[in-house]
Amino acid sequence: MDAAEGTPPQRLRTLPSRLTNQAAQTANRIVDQAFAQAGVRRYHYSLLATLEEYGPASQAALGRRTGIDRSDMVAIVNDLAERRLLERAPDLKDRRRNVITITAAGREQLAHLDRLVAAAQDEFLAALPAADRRNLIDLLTRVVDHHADRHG
Amino acid sequence: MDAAEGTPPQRLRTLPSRLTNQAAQTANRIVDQAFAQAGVRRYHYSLLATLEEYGPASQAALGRRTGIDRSDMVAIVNDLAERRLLERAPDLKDRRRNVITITAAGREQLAHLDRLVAAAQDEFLAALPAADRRNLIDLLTRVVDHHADRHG
DNA sequence: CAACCAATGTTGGTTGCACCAACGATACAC
DNA sequence: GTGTATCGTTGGTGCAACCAACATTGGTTG
Repeated sequence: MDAAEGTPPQRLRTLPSRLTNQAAQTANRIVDQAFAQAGVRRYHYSLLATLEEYGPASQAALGRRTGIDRSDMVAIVNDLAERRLLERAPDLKDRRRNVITITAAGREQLAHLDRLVAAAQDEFLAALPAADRRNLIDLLTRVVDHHADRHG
Repeated sequence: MDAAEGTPPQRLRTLPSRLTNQAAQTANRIVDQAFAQAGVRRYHYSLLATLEEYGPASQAALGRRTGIDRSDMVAIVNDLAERRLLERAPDLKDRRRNVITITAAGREQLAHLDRLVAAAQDEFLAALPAADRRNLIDLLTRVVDHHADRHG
């Protein structure tokens, strides 16, 4: 079995969109596996982190910050509410909304997930020394920010 | 409507795995849209490119080069065979296999797709000057290569 | 040569993510 | 007050990635 039998064509090997994709797949596999230990998914972490940094908010507002669709948010909030990591309460000022608030247990879980995430990033970027990692983050940030309007 | 209402939390904003993911989503949206003009998908391009660069091969071998699963390869080859962009013939030397060969029309289509892909990359990386693009490609290549064994 | 193991093409799934449409309820602007 | 917009919610869609199983064929080894 030729070891080079799996080499992709030149066209694909240096194609930025494909490289980004491959890297993302690897990253997701690593991060998902780390989170699986704690029985959570990526969006759980995103939601808890947003709640902790910005305080209580409506589901729609949380969706805007995390990039999670309103309709998907429902199930995620259900999920974390069942585990008592956050609380869902009707907003008395605006009865269309729910106010979502992180609990103490939620903060503890978040701290735990922070450690898992950090380890996962380290595994993901193991090939790069610190300076290159910062460089990569900078480049990706510029690319992402440039396409900031969600559906452009 | 606060313009900063969509700002993700700090934890997520610089998280390499998430940045990579966001960039990949953007790239995919742009590339998919470009390919849609030609009525093809990403894997069609991958397959045609592999065939052109490495010559005829079995479906399984093509799967190893492109990263496409054997089972998914079947439908893709069906698709491109119907459009006469490639030909599927039984391998007389090994009757388990099919030999897949790109046609002249396939090469023409590939050349067209090459142009679409190039334009899509340019749009994807519009925020970066050429030197930074090379830098990004280099960094991503190192990350991807480091995790080269598919399911590590 | 017989028995076993590996590879191939194929069918038929599953899962997760991103996304969209529609609806009733509520708030707001004119 | 009438229209417009937002919110939570339900119920979808499409796509990519992946897995299991099976019949056929090839290769290896006793």
